[in-house]
Amino acid sequence: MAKQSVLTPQETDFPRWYQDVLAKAELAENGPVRGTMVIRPWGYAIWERIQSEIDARIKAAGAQNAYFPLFIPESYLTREAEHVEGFSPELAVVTHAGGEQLAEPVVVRPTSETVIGEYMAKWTQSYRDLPLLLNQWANVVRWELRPRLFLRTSEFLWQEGHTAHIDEADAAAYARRIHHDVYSDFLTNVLAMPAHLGVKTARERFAGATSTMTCEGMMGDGKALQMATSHELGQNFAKAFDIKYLGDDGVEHLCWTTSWGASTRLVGGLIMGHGDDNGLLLPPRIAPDQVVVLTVRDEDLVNEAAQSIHQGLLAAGARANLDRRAGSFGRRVTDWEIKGVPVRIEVGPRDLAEGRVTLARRDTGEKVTVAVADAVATAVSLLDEMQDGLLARALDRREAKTADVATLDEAMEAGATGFARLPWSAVGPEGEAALNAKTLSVRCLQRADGSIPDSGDEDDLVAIVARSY
RNA sequence: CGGGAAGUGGCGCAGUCUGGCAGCGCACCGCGUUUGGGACGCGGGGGUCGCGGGUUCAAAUCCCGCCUUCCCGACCA
Repeated sequence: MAKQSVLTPQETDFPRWYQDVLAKAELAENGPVRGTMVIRPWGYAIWERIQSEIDARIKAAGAQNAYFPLFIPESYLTREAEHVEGFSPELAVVTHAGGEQLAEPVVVRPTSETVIGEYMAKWTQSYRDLPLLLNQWANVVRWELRPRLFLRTSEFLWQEGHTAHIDEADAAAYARRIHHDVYSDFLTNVLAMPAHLGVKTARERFAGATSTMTCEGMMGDGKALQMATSHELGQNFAKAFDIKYLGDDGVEHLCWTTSWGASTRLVGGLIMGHGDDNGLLLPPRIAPDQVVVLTVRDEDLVNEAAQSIHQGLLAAGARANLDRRAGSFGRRVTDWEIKGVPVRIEVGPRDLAEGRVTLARRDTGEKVTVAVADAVATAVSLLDEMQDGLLARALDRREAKTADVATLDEAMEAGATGFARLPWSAVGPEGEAALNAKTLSVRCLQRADGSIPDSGDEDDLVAIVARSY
């Protein structure tokens, strides 16, 4: 039986490939209401891994988790609108409840700056209460016009961090800390998706932010995906919600706030960042199952060996799964390949007669045959190797598909298939509008060495230009 | 919200032009043979043909309206 492909090849139709992977890897499907998403167990397991990795980093950065309500009084958003320009939310509004029309409509949160701001105002009385570092894991709703599973759904899951600080410098420093120590570190060391870091242009900035930092990931088709953002909000929200404190000078001051978030969109980014024609490809550190042990035949010796290897993997701290399902071997192999499990151990009577088993890695497809006694150690070392290899591969591809150019015209050409990097001075706000007209955008501004500038006003910045999701 | 395509068992599709018994492949269930890269045989179950009107003896098929999905845009607190 020959190996056969079960997905639309990426080259043929990338969006179709993405849809195929979602379906065949059993990640997610559409909900009954337009734009909503049902996340299936395998997709949710990936999200749970993302959550736990990000959550640990957020806590290490000193923020605490809390939870605020789903419903927000409509008045909060109008109050915000008075202070924040560019306010144009796609809101879901509840006008009836309990069989009656509500006196004041209630908004389903599109993000929680407003409610959290209201409570921050209560909790920050003294400079001793600052900084106030909060995070919540929640769902939010934005009535998007063009939903796509994981990438942009009407309801999505995310974490949103909200902090209040004593001064602008402290707020700026904390937003940067989150951006580097939480998002960039997670993307690089767990997802193996090194992103272009930088600040958004005024045009692309979050409404209400004085500065927005972004992690722009590169997808398999050369388009960009904003994978996480951190905002400095200045005193805009502090003004709207009266977030003040009494300083050691005995005078009342407005706080400086930040917010930062990453969402289930990351799952979409993971799919399109590493996936290939065989399906999803999960870096070992994010894979819900890192190793799957497959029995080739349902025979006692085979089952015993497979079980023992499975136990050995668990004892070694690997996330391992044992697949003893009936059905053809080829079908089961393909299933796990599509789901992206990094390492597969095939336990069959033929190898076993020689005291051996076969290991296959998902990234290169290579197979090695090793002594049964070495199976666990080999698998564990393969996981490390793959994690490093995927990061290196992603970095190579990012650089290969990022073209250094000098002019706007060249950027438009290079941006059609990948990223273009050029002096921001060669673009400017007018150039940016011209790019937008060609379905391209300035994804971020960064320093020549790729680091994040203190602001978009620094001299000698470079612009990363691309198409985006 | 504009432009394009499409909605027919779980999935992919044919049938629609030219109205006349709702079909095919995969998946699913049972039995048997299989199992080292999506196995095979035999026997089964499952569909108000997206929704609502209309025309007709008769509608998946023709007419009107609406909804949804996918792609390309616009939008993207």
